[in-house]
Amino acid sequence: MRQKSPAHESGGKGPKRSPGRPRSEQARVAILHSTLELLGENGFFELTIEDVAAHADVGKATVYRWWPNKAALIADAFASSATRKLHFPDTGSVRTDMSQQMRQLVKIFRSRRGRIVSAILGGGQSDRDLIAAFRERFLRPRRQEAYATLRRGILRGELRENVDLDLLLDSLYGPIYMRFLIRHDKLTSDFVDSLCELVLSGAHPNRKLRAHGSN
Amino acid sequence: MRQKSPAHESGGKGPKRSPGRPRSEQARVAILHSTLELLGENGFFELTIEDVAAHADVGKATVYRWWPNKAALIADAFASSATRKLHFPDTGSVRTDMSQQMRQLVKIFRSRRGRIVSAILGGGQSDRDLIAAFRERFLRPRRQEAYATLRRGILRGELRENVDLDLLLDSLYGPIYMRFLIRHDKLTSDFVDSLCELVLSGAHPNRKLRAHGSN
Amino acid sequence: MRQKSPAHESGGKGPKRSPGRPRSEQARVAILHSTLELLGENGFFELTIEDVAAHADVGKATVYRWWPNKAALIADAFASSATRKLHFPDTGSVRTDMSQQMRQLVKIFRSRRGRIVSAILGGGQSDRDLIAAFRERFLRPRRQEAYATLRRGILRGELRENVDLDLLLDSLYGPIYMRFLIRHDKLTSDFVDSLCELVLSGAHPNRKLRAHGSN
Amino acid sequence: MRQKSPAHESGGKGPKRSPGRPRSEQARVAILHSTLELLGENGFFELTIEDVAAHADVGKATVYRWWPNKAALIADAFASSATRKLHFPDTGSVRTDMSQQMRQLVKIFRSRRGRIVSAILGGGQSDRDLIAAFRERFLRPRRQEAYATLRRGILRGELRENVDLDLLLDSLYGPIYMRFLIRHDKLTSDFVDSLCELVLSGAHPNRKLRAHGSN
DNA sequence: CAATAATCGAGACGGTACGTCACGTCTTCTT
DNA sequence: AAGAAGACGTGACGTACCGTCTCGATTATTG
Repeated sequence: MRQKSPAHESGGKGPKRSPGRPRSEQARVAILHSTLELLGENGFFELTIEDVAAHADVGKATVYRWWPNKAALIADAFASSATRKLHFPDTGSVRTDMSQQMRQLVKIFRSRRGRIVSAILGGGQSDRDLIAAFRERFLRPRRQEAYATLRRGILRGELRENVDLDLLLDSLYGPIYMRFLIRHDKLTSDFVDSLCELVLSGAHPNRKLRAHGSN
Repeated sequence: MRQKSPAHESGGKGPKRSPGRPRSEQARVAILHSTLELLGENGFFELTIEDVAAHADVGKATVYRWWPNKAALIADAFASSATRKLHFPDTGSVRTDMSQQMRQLVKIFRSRRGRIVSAILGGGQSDRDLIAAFRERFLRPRRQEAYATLRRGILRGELRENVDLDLLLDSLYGPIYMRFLIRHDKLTSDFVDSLCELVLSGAHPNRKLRAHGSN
Repeated sequence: MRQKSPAHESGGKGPKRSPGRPRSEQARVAILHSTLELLGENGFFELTIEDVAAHADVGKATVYRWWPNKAALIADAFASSATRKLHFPDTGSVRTDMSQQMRQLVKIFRSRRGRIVSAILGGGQSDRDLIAAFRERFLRPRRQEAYATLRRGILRGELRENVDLDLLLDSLYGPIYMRFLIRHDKLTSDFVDSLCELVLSGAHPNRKLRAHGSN
Repeated sequence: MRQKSPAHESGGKGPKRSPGRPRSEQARVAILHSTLELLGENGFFELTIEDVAAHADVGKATVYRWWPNKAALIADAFASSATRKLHFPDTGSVRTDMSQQMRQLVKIFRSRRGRIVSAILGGGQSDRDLIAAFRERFLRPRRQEAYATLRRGILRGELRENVDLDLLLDSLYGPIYMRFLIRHDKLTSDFVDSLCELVLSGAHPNRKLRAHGSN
């Protein structure tokens, strides 16, 4: 922040602009960036609105004017941050499609952005709005793509027809989230591959559905 | 708290008691219990040391005398709380052994104690000591038993000999933790059963290890 | 406190107001009054900043924002309190001028405000800023007037020309402060009169300066 | 403290010793000395019982067993400290007798012990027992001697017969205490001499008692 | 072009919890 | 019975942020 705004986009038709000074886009962006930056340095609780405002060179009230609380701010900041590189390829093999995307996810989890995700998931344990924002803005969009990828696998005969897609996806991603959050073991690309191998082979059509307890 | 202690355990030999008034066992227990109780009502951040002390009828300084921070207190309180009912049975079937224990875990996660676990895992995202305490005092002991259970399965020919036990366990528990923490889907006993079915079938000996990319 | 401030003094030219919410005059005054009130009830050490803030219906931080410590607060409160009725008359007689002012001082010392003075002088023994504040804001201004009064007496021939004004003033006021602080004897108007009589007669011109040791 | 007591005087007759371990003289002395030492470093409020006990290598409870509060401890410590060199000479001249003793007092006030006196007088402003202890154990004994000195002066015709001794003493010592406590001016031997000169000349028989306002 | 209106920064406000310190009391073992 | 050691409940300390509230200044639309 801290500079004269030459903005003045005023793009033609506009849906009825209200009078008064318009919201400063610079402030909005600076706040969201500062939030992400500070969140990457520390965790959820260490992040203070006071720091965000100071770091963004913005009045504290400007933050509160647009975001009701810390969780909403973080959720917004996270959502606004570009999350490229997480699309699913279509290589003709479910296993390859999934493992490539999962490798990218792991790469993100291990990067600076991972700290932000962990802050959101951590803070979300005591703020249901925050965890909801994570689900809606991060998890669900990717789930939709994942469904499509898996359905392609079913059509190709790589997966059982009656497989529970949600179960399958949680079996694939759950171990990653677990290792990411509990940090009890390494979160590597090899782990991702082995994980895909193990879980997807469990969903392979060859394998007949075994009755409970029998073999 | 708040009562005269007739304690005087003085159990025989004793390893050379240090001078001075001994630490109050009543205070210790009252603090840990209050911590768990208050943690069950709210989350990590809502828990204040001030409340814990007041609820335990104890001086704030007594809390700080023995625990350096909130995380250490919570970790201790959690560790001290009885975690019964999480032992692995030995029914002769890996799938049954695992699914029974996992059902118990899910039951705990869905109970009052679940709030405490979520507070620990949530708070642990910004306090490495807290998450470490969870690993050491909760996760690891159960992992040891789980290894034994899985090894019995290997010996019985229910699992591949070369299966990666850590991968297998994370594949079984990861989805549970994920649903518990992200709350995007139901965490039921049926889910546990399907999960076991899916993952353990992927580790079944009949299934030949497929070379990467092939079928 | 706790009410909307319609203040808005805005007195004309103004020396360039600094940005931000202006300091609350209500809070300032409420704090100083509470300080004096509580100081009158107890002593220096019994006075707590916490009580002052609560009594003034003000946040504790507001007190600390403007006064670095208890001593500074007390000094300010004392200085701000109107100290009327301590001016020196000009009756044509030094003795009358002095004794009238001294009687007023004694009356103050014996009043509620006396407790405050004793708190300042007592606390000042372990805080040099506090005692300095007393000197600068209370003692010195009155000394200036006293000098003038004594000089008038010199001009009128009531006092020796070469009399040491500081010595004379300390001889007049010292006994009052001593009885006030040590409380070993009564602090009455009669005492003041006798004191003036004794000391001023020692400064009378008739009395020739005696060589040391002679008579 | 902190050493094995080889004392064990057990000197025969004794007036009925009570059973149990006798009070430790070492502890008593160490506590009083530590009190004086620490009081000399800081003021009344900075002195903590905790520091005294630690410095004397003594249990805190031992202090509280024998002294009900800080003021009593300080009063005792001060009284126990040798106050030599404050006796009044008998030179045949009141002025010399007084000024010599007053010079000694000033020397004490300006020494390390002065800090202790100021701590007592300062603390005494919010503790009436402390100021009372100062009066009884320090001031009064010396006053008794002073009375004798002044009476000798009266008998010798150096002072008026009807002079108010208390007024005279306060006029002599008050200025010293005032300068000592308020520190607004130098406290020197010359000051003492001039003070004696001024005040005692006011009590000289030659000077006739002037009616109020007249000359 | 003024009036109106909503924003901006700055920063003070009343609060709450923090983590520390000393209080004066107590409980233990030792002398 | 007194000693030292040291833990206890209490309560004030001074700090850090909370979320709210004035301020003057800025930037737009509206009359």
